[in-house]
Amino acid sequence: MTDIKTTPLASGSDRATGESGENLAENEALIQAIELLFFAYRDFVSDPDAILEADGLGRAHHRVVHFVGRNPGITVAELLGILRITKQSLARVLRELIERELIEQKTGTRDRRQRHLHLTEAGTNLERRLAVPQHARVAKAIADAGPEAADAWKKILLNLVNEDERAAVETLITNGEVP
Amino acid sequence: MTDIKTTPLASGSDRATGESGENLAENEALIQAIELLFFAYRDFVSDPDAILEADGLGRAHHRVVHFVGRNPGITVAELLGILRITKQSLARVLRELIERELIEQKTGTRDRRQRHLHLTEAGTNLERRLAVPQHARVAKAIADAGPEAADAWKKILLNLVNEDERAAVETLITNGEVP
DNA sequence: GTTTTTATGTCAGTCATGTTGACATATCTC
DNA sequence: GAGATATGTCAACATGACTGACATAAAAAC
Repeated sequence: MTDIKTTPLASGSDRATGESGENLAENEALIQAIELLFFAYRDFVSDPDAILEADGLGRAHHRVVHFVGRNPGITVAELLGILRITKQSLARVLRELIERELIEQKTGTRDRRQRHLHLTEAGTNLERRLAVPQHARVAKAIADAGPEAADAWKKILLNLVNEDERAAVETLITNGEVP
Repeated sequence: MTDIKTTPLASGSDRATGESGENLAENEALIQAIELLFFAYRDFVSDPDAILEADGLGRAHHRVVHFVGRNPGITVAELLGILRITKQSLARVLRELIERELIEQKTGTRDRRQRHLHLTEAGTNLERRLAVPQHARVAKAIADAGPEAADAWKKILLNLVNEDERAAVETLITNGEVP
């Protein structure tokens, strides 16, 4: 919120007040980028959604399966930090995944209060089934835009993340460790 | 789904089967891109969400206010096509927005069955309040990545959209018309 | 060694947003 | 006039989020 004044958009009535043509064009390009992000994300999640529905699962299960698969042994607290939901919300999803034997918990050795989460073999299969079409979509989108576009794309995405969490996100996605 | 075989990710067991180092690295970069999209989108919607909550509205209201503001006179059917929700879902959100006098309906002149949607002055104010921090975030993300990154970014986002809808999305976002 | 904090789990109730199915009304098209 | 179309509405339900309260076991602090 404090950044607002640093941008050319702070007036709050760009269209009404006389705005320079250049700012108008910039603003137009910005709106297009925002709408594109909306449409892209909508279709980005559509492939896994279709698979999940057939299994009687939801988007929430996908997120858990993804991050547990990506960070084997992750603890409940770490997962909560990534997903930014309450433990009560996570509990229901996690319980279903454990009941279906897609995820298993292992009591921590150093700290026996912790529950380290792992995908079972069935869980790994599900993770793969969900990932394949999504990977295909993103890989094709990047390839068709020219491979040099990928870095620019990722840079902007990272810049969209809250500034004070960028470093954490970066370490999380690069080495699969939870800081 | 039919695209899967055209990518290097089709095996469904990339990690288990012996995969070349290059494919592994590609796959790793892909996963990072996907996770970035998740985190970026999460924070991208967070600013408007906070404002909406104070007003007792939700993300669904934001989407309607955005697209009506962007496409004044849009019909209900066109809005349904963009949002991809059922008319019953839209009805509830729309009713609240109309009750609060943020949106008004005008009966079509050519086709009197149609309801053309417009933002009221209060609706325009809300749209502006929601847009300002979101625009600031995206503008800064793009500017900090170097302005030439913007085109690559938008290209990939468009490529993520279902192929058979890309043209429609493009016309929608470029001229604010609903095809 | 007792106290406090932490990690996790659970119960109960609520809200926002989506869904399906059925039906009503006004208006346009043939 | 008959049928198709655009919109609205009622009812029931699912998902995934939320808050608040409380329980247990284990670690950490004193």
